[in-house]
Amino acid sequence: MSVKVKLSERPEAYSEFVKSYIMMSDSRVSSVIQDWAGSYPGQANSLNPTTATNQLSQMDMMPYSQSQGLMRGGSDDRGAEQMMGLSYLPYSSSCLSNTSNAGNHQQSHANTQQDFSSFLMPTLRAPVNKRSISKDSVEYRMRRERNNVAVRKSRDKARRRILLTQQRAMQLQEENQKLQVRIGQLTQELDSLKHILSQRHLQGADGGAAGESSI
Amino acid sequence: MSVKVKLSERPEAYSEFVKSYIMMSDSRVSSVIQDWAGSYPGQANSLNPTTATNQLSQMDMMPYSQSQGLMRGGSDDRGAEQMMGLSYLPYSSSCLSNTSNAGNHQQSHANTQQDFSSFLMPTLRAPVNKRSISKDSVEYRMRRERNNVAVRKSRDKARRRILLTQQRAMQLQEENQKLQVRIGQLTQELDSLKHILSQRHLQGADGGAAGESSI
DNA sequence: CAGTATTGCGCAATCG
DNA sequence: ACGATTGCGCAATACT
Repeated sequence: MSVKVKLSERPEAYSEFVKSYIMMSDSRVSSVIQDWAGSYPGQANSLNPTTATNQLSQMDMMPYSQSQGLMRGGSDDRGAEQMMGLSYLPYSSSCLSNTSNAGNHQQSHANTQQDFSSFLMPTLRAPVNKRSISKDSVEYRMRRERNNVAVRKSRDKARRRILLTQQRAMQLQEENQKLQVRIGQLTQELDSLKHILSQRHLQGADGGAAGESSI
Repeated sequence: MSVKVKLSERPEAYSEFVKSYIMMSDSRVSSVIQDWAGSYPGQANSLNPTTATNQLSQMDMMPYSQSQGLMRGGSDDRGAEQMMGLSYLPYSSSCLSNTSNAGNHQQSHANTQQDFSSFLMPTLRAPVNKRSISKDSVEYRMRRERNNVAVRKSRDKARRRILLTQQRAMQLQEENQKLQVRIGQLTQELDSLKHILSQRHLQGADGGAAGESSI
């Protein structure tokens, strides 16, 4: 469960900003309707407690997806745009956004950036106490490595999940066809019997009805 | 369908090699199944030596390095491992892998790298004609930007695809239940008719009575 | 507050 | 050469 929703207004835009010092006023507000099972409104969606729908929720699927749905300029808009042919304009190109640690020793940039952010968003959190988030610090590398591991794990999980969903879909489709066939057989058989009965009726009695109900 | 399989033996290892001047003999052949019909072959990946060694060499060495990809089993292995509780060991931690352009201007490295590769792998392709893959070159930035756009587009597409699959699965499951119900009804109806018919038979055969059993 | 899990993003290697 | 994919690490953020 746990409908994840990013509350921040512009998720990555922030970092981009800090990095490039460029403020792009993209008011892209995406809305991914991946919800299928309902609406993942703000967040505390207590509505349809999935109970009814959980027949499927079982799988796993949902926890993911939607999260981003909020206003992440990302996917949706672009999706729509693509549909229309516009799509995927470079974000703001220009600067490199990775911030990453190319070599290892160019904290100059990193620090600058750091300072900048601290200057820009003091309210959100005091980046100060974060003693030198300097790259190359052991602490930093530790965290990064742990996160990398987590990321790989998470992605692997996601891949498996997707795979399972696909397999399930195929399986269901297969089963579906079988059921359809079965229904065809039953219907045919039923028609035969009805026909026979009606014959008997005509022969034996006269106004008998093979009465049955449903469908 | 289309099980995508990377043919090259050492996907990123190559670049790694060139960058770090370290030859690691991982004969790993990654393969990614991109669609539900796929299977993760996993494959011959060498043991996991080196791990301990270069694990730390990372920090200080040259900017570009990274050699994480070493014995990275691949999704599968990790999956299995996770199942068993091992899972997701840091690749080899080692150096930062991004190689990315942290700042913007470090062609020195890039060039070195370039020369080296040209020296090492002349057979594969003459990296020569690739006039200075220098970062910050307009050409480079152009390509990067185009790729970034392509990546976003591709990922968006993937997201939608996944979403559709999920929806389809749910839809199928729903339909499935309906079909099951229908089959139940038909079966029941059929049984009734059969029963009635059998009665008629008996009646018609021995004693001919009009009576019939309800339903 | 710390640690893990997710997710968007850009990079680089490949694929087609 | 060019777009499409995919694994990977980074950073922001969600969740515990």
